[in-house]
Amino acid sequence: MSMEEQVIVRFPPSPSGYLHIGGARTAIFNWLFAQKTGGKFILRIEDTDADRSSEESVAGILESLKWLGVTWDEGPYFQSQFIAEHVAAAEKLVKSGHAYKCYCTKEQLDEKRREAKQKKLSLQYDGTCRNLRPEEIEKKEAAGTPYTIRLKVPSGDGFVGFKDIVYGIIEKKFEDIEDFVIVRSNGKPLYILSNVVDDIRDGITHILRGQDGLANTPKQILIYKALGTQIPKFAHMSLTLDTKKAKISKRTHGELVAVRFYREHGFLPWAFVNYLVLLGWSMPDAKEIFSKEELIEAFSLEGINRANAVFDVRKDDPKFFTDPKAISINTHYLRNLPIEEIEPYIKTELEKEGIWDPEFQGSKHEWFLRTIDLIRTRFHVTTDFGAAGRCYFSDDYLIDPKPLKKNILKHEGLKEWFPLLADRLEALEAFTLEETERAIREIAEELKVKAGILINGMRTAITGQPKGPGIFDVLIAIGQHRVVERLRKAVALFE
RNA sequence: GGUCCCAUCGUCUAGUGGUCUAGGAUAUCGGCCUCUCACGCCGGAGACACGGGUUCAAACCCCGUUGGGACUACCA
Repeated sequence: MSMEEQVIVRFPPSPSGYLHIGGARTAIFNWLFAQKTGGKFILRIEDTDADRSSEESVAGILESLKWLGVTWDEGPYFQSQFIAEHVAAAEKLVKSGHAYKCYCTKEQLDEKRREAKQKKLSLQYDGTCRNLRPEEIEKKEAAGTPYTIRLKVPSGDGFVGFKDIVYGIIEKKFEDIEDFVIVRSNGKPLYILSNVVDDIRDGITHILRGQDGLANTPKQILIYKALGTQIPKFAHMSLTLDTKKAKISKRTHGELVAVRFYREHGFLPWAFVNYLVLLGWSMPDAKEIFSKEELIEAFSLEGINRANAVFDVRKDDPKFFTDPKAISINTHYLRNLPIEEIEPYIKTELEKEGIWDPEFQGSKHEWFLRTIDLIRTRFHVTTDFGAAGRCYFSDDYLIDPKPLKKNILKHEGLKEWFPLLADRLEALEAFTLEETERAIREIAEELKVKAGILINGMRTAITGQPKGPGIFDVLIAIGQHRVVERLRKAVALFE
């Protein structure tokens, strides 16, 4: 592959907050495309809006990208360092006659727009300064009148057109595009210009971005043409909407759409990437779970859907804290990945809970892995290991009041039976699945109670939970000594 | 207001004129399993927005309507 043919893509977030799922999705698609084609992925921070940009935000975005496993080959570059270049490009356009200075003030423009709106006329700039006579310009210049720079959109019946890889042929008539501002009266360039100039400098070959950029593309193409440079290929992707069909945004959705929210709530990074990729992209064969290698292999721009996708997060849903499909994919990975791969995430979780024991990776390592394997089949997120799974890793666990009432307090007899169970289990020489089961069923028969009563009572006492793995597995996992201890302590629950 | 984009089960989607009484995933409901809860297995319900064309034949092509979205700033 020659240099000219190498794919170069970029992800240009503006650092005005955390990375949200829409941005993450765009980054992932760009990254995948670069991986797939052996191309280059550039990260560029568009920080020219100083008021809204912050270093914390940059750090947060990088952190989220790293967590997702989205790696970049170049950058991060900072747009603010190239402002002079952007302005120079605009000046070049003025010299070449592709742009002109506009001396209209903001107030004048607002007034014109207001009137036009009232008369239901076009809100476009009327081109006053485009048609200024040389002597008028001289006068304004001599007076030092502040000016903006506007691109001179070709006049006439023509149109700008391009073939979007996802949306197909898009055409826009010149008359529908106004002479838009590319440099402010304070000398600062506008995004639409900076973005193009940066893309030219970075040699971007494919612009893969959200569909919200679609309507601005004809304007940008006009800039490329005026600058006389090659026009990159465009591929716009569908947007991510909320359940009310509105574009998701930090403002209205807050933490719920932040990548870090999913990190904090126990998502495995790759599971989250896998879910995000499925929002607006698919394979004809309906495959949905992909390893990283498989996804890179399978990915193609042709699989991108044109219709917007809804991120099905149901706020206040007691059962799902986010899109059920996202959870189900995470669950899938949590249950099926080799334990060693999820081990680090569980360690992090237990450390967060303050119940990490270094021996889990030392003398208790075997046990640790086995226990994870035992309990993970009914967990959905890694935080479950520190919550419902807490009783396996720490003796300091809570007894859920509901099962306490239903499985323990309701059966007065357990007050006597717990110590008995403790004694008999303590006496077992082989604390195995078979032996514990035999012992417990024996006691049930002696006592003439249903084994289920004993079992559920024990489960609640030993794990604090109303549910969990088979009780005998639980006993083995927690261990003879701790089981006996917990059963004896359970008598106090009746007080 | 103007310009543009979009439209298949609740949600994510397959589908590019006949093989669609529309497939998968997830969610949901029922059953089996069972010490609980999951898993697993089996089964159920659930969609082509509407109206016109074109065609022997339309979810697929065209037009319109409706609905949704984006863009439209001296924000990025």
